[in-house]
Amino acid sequence: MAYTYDFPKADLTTDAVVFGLDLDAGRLQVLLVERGVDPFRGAWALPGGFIRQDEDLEACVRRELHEETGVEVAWLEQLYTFGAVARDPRGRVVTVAYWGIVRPDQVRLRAATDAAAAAFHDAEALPPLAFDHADIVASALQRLRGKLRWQPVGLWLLDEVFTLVELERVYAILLGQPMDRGNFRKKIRPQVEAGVLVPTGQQRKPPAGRPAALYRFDEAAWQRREAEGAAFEV
Amino acid sequence: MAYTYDFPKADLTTDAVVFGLDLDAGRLQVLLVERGVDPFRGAWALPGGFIRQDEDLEACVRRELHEETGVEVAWLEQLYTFGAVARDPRGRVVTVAYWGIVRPDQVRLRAATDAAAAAFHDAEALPPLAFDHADIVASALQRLRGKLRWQPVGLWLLDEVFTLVELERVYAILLGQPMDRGNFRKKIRPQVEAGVLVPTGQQRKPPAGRPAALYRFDEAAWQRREAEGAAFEV
DNA sequence: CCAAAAGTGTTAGTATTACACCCATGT
DNA sequence: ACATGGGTGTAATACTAACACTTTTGG
Repeated sequence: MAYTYDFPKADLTTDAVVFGLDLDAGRLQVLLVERGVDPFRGAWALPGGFIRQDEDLEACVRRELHEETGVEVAWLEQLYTFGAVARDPRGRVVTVAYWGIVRPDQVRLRAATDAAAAAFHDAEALPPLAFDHADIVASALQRLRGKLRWQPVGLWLLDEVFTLVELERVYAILLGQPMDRGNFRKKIRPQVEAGVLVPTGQQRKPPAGRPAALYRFDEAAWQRREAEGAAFEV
Repeated sequence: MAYTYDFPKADLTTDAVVFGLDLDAGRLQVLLVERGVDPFRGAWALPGGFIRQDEDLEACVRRELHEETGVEVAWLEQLYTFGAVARDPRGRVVTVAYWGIVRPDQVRLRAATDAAAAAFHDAEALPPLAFDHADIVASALQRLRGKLRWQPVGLWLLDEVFTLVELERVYAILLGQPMDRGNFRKKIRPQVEAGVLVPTGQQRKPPAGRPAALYRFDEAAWQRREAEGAAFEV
């Protein structure tokens, strides 16, 4: 073992900030677990845990997330690495934080391993969090807002087919402010022309009023456009 | 030690991508060290090394940077954490990458510890790099370009006092394209009005032509504006 | 025919771009 | 006087925001 070093090491964990977007209630939430072990037993925290030697960072966060909450999320992005010396009372623990977003009504929560419970909490009214997890959530919120205007975040939250008004509602909730219908469509139009948003020809009937045209998201077309430097602006 | 875990751990390093902006040559460079130890002995790599138990991530990267190159950089930002399982032949090593930018003519290179040499290399023509450091550099370049338009990156590269034409030249090099003088000043004007760029009343005489007004950067004023959500657009 | 919800158009204000012009200095 | 580099102004164009209007459905 010519390359081995021998001095006290820092430990490495991953944590996940999983936002939940409740389309009906129009609220943004955060997935938390109630800790079943010390330290911070009984407090709410982000799902996460120690990395194994043979797994990638993202694999680790997905495993921990699934173990502690039962949730699997389609899209996860690395957020930031938090490594303040005193952030964990167990000793020197550095954590790589990831964030993602899901529809709470499309996942089944199931607490397990060292989590006593798992639940979505309103992002505007979070309970006190363990470790420096409040900082991590704040950082994730900032990233979410920034990402929204360039990446098709809203589309990852909708069903296979959706209407433009539904898409608009998603953005209104995520940005925390109502949008102008006409202007929203103007921004979206280039995406339709580029084939990123594809009209299916089908319609969906609302409780009252004119039926809405259904669209689907052509992810491959988006990948191509993104490679060319195009953005998904709203 | 109730909270101690005992399984094979991942090791943690930090690496620094320090860009050098040569104002005279108009080139962007990257600070590299020639490795003096295995693995990759003799290859060029980013300065960096293992974290100690009692130091923050940023403290670590600054220490390693100073030890291996003699360079101290005013501003460093976390870039991304690279953790692919096989990225290091020594075993499981995860690295937290930082990036920063300096003027090569304002630092004194001095290779030491496990680096055989330290030098700036042209960003467009880097030698083959150790580990996954080529990926890290590519990622840093992307971040630099993205950051430019919102943060006063250009100002961190100038002397205490500077002219607006000098500032414009910095941006032209960083963005890789010439700028329109008039339009650049129009973008800058709000920063002058907000007190972020302060005219000193002094002038600097060029080799020929009209003397240029000197400005200084009021970092505190910028912090205030930034907190209010303002950007430093160019 | 009316209410509700989807979808379109029009206009005023603002920001961006390209380019021409003026100013201060050394030779 | 003129070359050199610093500094300002303007007109055309593109983008944005606000709001009014039209279309399609169910009762």
